[in-house]
Amino acid sequence: MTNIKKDNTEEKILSAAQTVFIRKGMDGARMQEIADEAGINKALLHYYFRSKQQLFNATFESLFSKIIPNVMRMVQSDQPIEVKLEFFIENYIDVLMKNPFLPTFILKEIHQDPEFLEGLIRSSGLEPKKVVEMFKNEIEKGTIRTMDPRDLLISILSLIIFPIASKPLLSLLFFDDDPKSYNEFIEKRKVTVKEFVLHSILIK
Amino acid sequence: MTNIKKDNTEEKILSAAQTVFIRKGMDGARMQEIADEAGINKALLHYYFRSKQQLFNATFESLFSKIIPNVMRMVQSDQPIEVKLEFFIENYIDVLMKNPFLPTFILKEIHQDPEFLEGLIRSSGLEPKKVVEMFKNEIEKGTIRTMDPRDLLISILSLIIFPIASKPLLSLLFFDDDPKSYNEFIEKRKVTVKEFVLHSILIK
DNA sequence: AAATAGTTTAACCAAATGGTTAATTTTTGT
DNA sequence: ACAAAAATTAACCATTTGGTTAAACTATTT
Repeated sequence: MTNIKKDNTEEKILSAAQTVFIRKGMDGARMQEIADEAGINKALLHYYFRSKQQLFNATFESLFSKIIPNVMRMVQSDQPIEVKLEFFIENYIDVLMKNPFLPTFILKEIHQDPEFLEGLIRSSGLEPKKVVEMFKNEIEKGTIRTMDPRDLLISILSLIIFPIASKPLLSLLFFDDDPKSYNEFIEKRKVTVKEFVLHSILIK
Repeated sequence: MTNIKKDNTEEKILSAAQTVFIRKGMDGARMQEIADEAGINKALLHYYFRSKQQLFNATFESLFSKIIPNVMRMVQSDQPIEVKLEFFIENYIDVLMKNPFLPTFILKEIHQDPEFLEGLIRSSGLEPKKVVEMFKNEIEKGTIRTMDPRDLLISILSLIIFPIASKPLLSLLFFDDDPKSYNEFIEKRKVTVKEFVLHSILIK
């Protein structure tokens, strides 16, 4: 084995960096705090990643890939739209609930540096055009009503992502700041969102 | 007139602080940058607002009140649900499009300090329970199908807010990074979202 | 017009922060 | 076992940053 120690430390750093960057954002995070979180000396951060910016980029890439659920295969299958939709929604809500701070973190940093995105998207295996294409086919088949397929996809993403991204606000406004109550709500949403969308688009 | 100068400077500071805080966030913003933006000496910031934290709080409160559209009167009117919905959606999209960076900014800072929210919400005139109540009434009247009214409200907010909060991402993914194309899309959304929601909830 | 109070500024300061260096320890190849 | 390479650390450093101070300037009061 070439370098068991190296990999280990690098992973520890990345994991610690994720924790701290998500909690504090790029500007709020401190290199010392990341080092403490990883249980190593601060100089090691620079030894492995040169600068804060590069550590952040590596962290961001790793985090970004996390919120891209592995659903492309399903999208391109020949299951009926109801099944695809259910799979997509449940899968995505699960991913986000395991990382509820991710959407806001990513949205924020994206606002600060939009250019950085392009490469990430290309290399992530994310193919929104394929999803749009799928909806277009359904419209042509006549299973769902006529509408801009981009609109439909964006609406579905909105219904999934926003309630999780705004957890602290919603929790306070509608769930008496009770985590259990909020989590139940999101869990139920897997069904609710599916029904909400299907009611809206299916031709009955 | 007691102090024409004082009011003027204070407003200049707050306006500059809004610009910089929205652009950079609490941690990324620099007092010197705010002073420059306002065209004054940095010490004046502390003269008027004591600390960065207090300046931020004042700024945040002012910004938060901006994204609370003035729709409570409409909600409590006896217009049919279609009209209320249309008014709410158009009004809210307009507010957000004038301040597209606000949702993300607020979401981010809220994650960092959820407790700060409670007082703000109370003093803002925002009454989500009243809106929830309205939907409950419609369900009882039988105009819309049975569902958790909180779910419905949160879904509507999602459909309005998320596509604007994630502007850079969507712009890149679906609109070739062309602002005009994206803006047209959002403008059309006023109708799209209304139809999407009505299709989903109305009993036909 | 002189005294007083309020506003604004330039010059400073201490603490924090990202980053570096040189020395030490650990691992690897022979 | 030993030398070379890699990994890790403690001690520093230069810069940045929020915040202060004392002096200057402006408006107000009497």
